[in-house]
Amino acid sequence: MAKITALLLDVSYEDDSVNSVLKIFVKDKKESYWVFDTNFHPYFYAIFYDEKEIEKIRGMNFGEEKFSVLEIKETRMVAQGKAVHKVVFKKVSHLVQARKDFHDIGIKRFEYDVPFSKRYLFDNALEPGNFVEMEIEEIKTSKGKIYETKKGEVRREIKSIKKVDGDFFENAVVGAFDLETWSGKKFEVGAEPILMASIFSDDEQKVYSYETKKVKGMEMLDNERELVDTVTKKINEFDFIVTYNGDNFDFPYMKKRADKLKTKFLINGEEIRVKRHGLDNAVELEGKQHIDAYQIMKLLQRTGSVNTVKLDLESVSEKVFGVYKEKVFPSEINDAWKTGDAKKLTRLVDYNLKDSEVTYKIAKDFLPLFIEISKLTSQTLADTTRATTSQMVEDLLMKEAHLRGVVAPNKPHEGDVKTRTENPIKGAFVKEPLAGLHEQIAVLDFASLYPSIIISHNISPETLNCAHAECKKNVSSDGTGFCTKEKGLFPEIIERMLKQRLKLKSEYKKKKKEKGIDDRVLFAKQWALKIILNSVYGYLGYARARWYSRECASAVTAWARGYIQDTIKHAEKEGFKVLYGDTDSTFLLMGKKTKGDVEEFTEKVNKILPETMELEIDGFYKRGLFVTKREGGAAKKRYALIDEKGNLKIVGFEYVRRDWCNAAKETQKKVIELVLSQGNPAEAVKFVRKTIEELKSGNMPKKELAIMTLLQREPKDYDSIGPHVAAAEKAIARGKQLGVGSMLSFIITKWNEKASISDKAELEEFVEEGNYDANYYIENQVLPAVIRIMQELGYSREDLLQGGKQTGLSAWG
DNA sequence: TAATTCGCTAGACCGA
DNA sequence: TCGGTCTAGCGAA
Repeated sequence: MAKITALLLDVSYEDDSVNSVLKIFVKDKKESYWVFDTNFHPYFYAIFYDEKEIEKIRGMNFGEEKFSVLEIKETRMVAQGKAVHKVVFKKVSHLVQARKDFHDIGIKRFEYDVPFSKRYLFDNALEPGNFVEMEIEEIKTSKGKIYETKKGEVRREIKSIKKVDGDFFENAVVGAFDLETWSGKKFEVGAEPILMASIFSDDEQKVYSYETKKVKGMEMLDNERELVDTVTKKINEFDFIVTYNGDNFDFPYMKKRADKLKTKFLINGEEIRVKRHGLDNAVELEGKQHIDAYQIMKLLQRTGSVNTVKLDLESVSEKVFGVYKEKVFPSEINDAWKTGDAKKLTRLVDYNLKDSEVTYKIAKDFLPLFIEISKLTSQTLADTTRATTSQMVEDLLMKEAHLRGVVAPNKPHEGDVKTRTENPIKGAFVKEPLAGLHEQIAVLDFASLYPSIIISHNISPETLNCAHAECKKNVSSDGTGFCTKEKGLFPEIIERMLKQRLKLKSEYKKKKKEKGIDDRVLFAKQWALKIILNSVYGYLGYARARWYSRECASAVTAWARGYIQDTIKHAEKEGFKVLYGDTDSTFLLMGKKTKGDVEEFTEKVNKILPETMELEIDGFYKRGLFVTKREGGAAKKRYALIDEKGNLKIVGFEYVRRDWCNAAKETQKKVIELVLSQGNPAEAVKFVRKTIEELKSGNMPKKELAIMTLLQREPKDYDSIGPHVAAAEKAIARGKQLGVGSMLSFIITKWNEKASISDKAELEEFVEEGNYDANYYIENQVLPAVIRIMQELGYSREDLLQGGKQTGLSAWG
């Protein structure tokens, strides 16, 4: 028996003639390999009526195979307050059949839909991305033995396994690849040849092509088939194969081309596995981790960690790494390769390599984050990088619940999902601001408001409405009580995570300050916690969640509304005027008060607050601007602030929205800047006039006029045909391929004065420079973006259109 | 196979 | 033709 410590990379199972056998993929200092655990079997939990019923089930035969359960065992686990039995099967397929039959008989089942491999990770609290320590026995298999390996004669079997901490990247090879293909009239995966391919790792950066001119940086191969074979060979050297949209493009493309060219695209000797993953695909590989950096970017976009209009590699390179990257369009790719023009080809080679490089960089930069999430949730890196935030929270809860002997609630039926969705939970409180220009503003906010409320009030589905008399004081304003005697699952997990995050954050800061070390792993650890902590409240109110709890989610927001409103009242009592507040923030007008007064006030509030809750000072601002809505009243969720150093913070305004053109956004920013930093509205008017003149002249470049909108559904599914839908329809009629998820960039052209805006909308790529409706851009873009700001300063629409301030018209201003 | 609610604005749509 | 209502999108927290 050998003791082995190795990096845990993947989990799967295979069926032999008798059993589903679990296997894990690990990498040690020398090699990577599968290890089998023959002692672990698929199971679910069930509540039986009595011993007789158990006996009956033991004697039953299920399905066409007439199989019986492997065993039924008592457990320490509890579901809905009742003890459950573990019903164990030999094969996953047996479990799948039996769970239906149990339902038909009327036996309550739990965790019957947890995949076998996930089950293994939860039960053993293993952490992919971390290490495992195993006792291994090498079993020589021979014909006739029940467990037979596929290829070798020796199989490593696990006798014991546990998680141990280790340093991840030490021995894993990460490499990216990227393809450039010929563009035909219509796009279809694998229909046209691959023209060029690049690979990028620490050790090797290469670009391959064939049948064109050889230029610098390119390795010339004989034909496409050799290119496919070469790329296949190269990527087989990596442990982590990184792509950008390889789930839907590069991998399926390689496979199709390999088939066509009568060669093989095999990873570790096996075909790639394309799995359905929601609306798109996920590509799994044998004994390799496929990291699709595009999925990583999508997730970062969803969690608000990055914010780019498009998620192509050019935008990512610029926004995330601050490096400009040139785009080479499909038609240019065709042209460069076909003509063999050295200059064009060199540009293409560079582009192809940069694609791989940026892809590789995304993986290198963000893998530490996903490794930490993998550890927290006990999921493989491949799954984590493709997970939604609700899945992460649920995986974490299932893992933690199992450790505590708690069985997870079942997923809701569609009917319940519908009811839940139709009854939304009352959310946050937003105070109507005071419109106008304000001086000396202090912004306060609660640190991790929702998580801290969950902890402070012990909000959890199991602590709901207990019978204790002494818990009666812990009742939310919407009438739900929570036990104060026994800590709930949610508060316990969240408190541990919150404390851990604070610790990591201060460790990270200390290391940076004292040693000048930017410890990315420490940073990733706290970041992973932040992402999950921020998602817990949303999960409680998410209709498909196992632990959905209307009462809990509703209590969280009820308390939150209470805390923010109390803070506002308290501030007013202390002599502050409260300018604005949203969910967890309070804007104070300092008037004659000092920063010290604000600090004192904050401390006072913190003394009253529960221990885990904290009101913090976000910052002090020299000036701030709030505007009046079109229909009257001050607008919430839109404001601009400037601090002592002159840093501008623009929130909610058109400037931060992608569905407004640049000309309008930049004009608005300039106006805000002039008003806030220089107090110079006259100069702002001049600037607006200048923009209007440029628009009138017809010389405004079209990139300043493009409006970005996401096509959220198929064009035929819209009830109301807005400009972006109209533009999309026209483009589709011209042969452009667009669909759900396409980012549209359109322009309102000059065409016919009477035509509707939609009639005049065209995708940017089909519009000539200078073809734009100046009147639309003045009246519907630039003016609306600046008018409400200027109105707060006493300027009218006419002042902006005619220049300067019209005397007499608003002499009161 | 999808974290939540609150809020603003534009432009189409529709009936008087 | 007008004005109210509805659809749609995106951002704040």
